[in-house]
Amino acid sequence: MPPSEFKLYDTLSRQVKPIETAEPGHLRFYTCGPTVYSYAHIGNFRSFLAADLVVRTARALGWRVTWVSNITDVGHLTQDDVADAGGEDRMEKALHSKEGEQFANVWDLAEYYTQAYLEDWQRLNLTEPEVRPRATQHVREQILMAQALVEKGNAYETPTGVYFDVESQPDYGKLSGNTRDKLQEAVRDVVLDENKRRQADFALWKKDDKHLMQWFSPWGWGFPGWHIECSAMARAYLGDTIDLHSGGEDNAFPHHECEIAQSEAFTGKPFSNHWMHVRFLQVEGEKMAKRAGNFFTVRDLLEKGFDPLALRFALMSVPYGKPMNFTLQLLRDAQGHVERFRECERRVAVAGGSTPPSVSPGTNPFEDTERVALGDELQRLYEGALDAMANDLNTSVAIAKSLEGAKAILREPSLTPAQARAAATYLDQVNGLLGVVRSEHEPSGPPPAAETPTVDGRTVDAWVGLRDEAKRAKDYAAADAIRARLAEAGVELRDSPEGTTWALRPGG
RNA sequence: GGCGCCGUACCCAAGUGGUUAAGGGAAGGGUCUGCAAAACCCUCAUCCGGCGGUUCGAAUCCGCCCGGCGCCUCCA
Repeated sequence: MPPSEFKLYDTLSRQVKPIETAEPGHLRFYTCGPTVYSYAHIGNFRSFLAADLVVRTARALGWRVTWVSNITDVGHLTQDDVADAGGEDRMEKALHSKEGEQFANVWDLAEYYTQAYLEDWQRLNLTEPEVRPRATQHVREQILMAQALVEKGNAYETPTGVYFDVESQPDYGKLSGNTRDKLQEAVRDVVLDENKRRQADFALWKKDDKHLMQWFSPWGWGFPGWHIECSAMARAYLGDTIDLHSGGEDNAFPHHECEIAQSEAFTGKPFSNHWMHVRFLQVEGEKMAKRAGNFFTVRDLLEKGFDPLALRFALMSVPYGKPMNFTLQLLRDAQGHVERFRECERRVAVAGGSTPPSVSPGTNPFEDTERVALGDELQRLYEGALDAMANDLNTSVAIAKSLEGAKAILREPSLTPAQARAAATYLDQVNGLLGVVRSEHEPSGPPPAAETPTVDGRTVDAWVGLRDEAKRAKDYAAADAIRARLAEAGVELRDSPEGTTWALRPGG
């Protein structure tokens, strides 16, 4: 029996509670995507992965999911609500950095990093959202929303822009706890902008006819504020009230708080019924921050020879709601787990391929009992994994169950056709839920040669062939020399009765 | 000052009132193997940061203490 509820911690009500969809069995879900001014790092992807797991779990429960995740391809200021003079545009800053010199303008830069983001997304085997709106393609909606908020008295124009008046929304602060009165006693020293009525007021529109990305508005040339884009795009694709909204924990304030204020002022309805925030991860015990420069991108780790699915596996080994310490050791462990699933697939293929599916050799009652036992056990384990996921995305438990299933499959010296079918079903189910068995975007196996220039698959195969000949001739010295040589290149050999396979030993 | 999280074996980590405290890694032993590796099997916390309390019963609830951490307008 699949669980009937999907429980998630809700930041707004500060409790774990079932997701309630406005339309039964249909989840409308919005995830804040990245600002594409550089490569996204693994911390970003921990957040997107958590969202992907929400989608996979919901679908495993039989729900329909409409998932929207934006791409912020417009700059915004590094100090968003501080005096305009103090802000520096993130895109512009990136363009003037060393890596940015290769781009002709901010539009090219944004496009380049958008493509890189989508590549990494696929490599981590993330589900493709139904819609990926780009902020620059929805400026019109953003202007209209800002205009309406001015008309309703929730926003006002100043010489530098259009600002949302937080006093007009009495429950401003309900998500983060940074209510209006508490914000006033904030200990942070903030630059005062005399154009704003209150320091906490945030920009819906910035007037700037020198900005590298600018649009024409009722207030002249300029660009939209950061928070308004998500309000506009979420509403455009998912309606006035969405079921679930996710993002990194830093998004809770100010971004999501401001989204709530704008959207609820605009529609008069709740913006999102459920809020999910993913905790930051640390790397080797240290905080990962762009300024500190100690962050890994997805491509950094793949270049070290790690399997993309192993990275995915490692990133979900600690539930999203807890801070996680990402280590290379964790990634090495994950590599082993992914290979274990591959071994399961290989054995299923061997068992399934050698016997016609119509023939059922269930003549041995003992063997038949064993078959039923394995199928039942796998089914029980999969349901355990789904249960865990439906309980606030408990990935630690889901992973444990999935590995127990792999263990059960590998325990069988050879699979009967019926067992192979049960195993294949199990692997499909686990892959649908967790996405760690095989990628939907590229064939399984070692990373392509382009990413590991020191190892050429065909050369390795040739050496393996030579070693086999040496072994058959009982020339073990030669065989071991080849094995040693391949080991130096990071290739690990695995002999089995069916022949020799090899895998890259990552981390070099 | 505000909001929030965590302290479980050598390491990561699940567990949220009641059978023998999941799972993984490491380690030790074994099977297999020409030898290895991989795979598989076995072993590996009478105990859950400390002290009180509630309860027939707590790692799990409450209080206090000790220790670690995140966010609070660059960040997912």
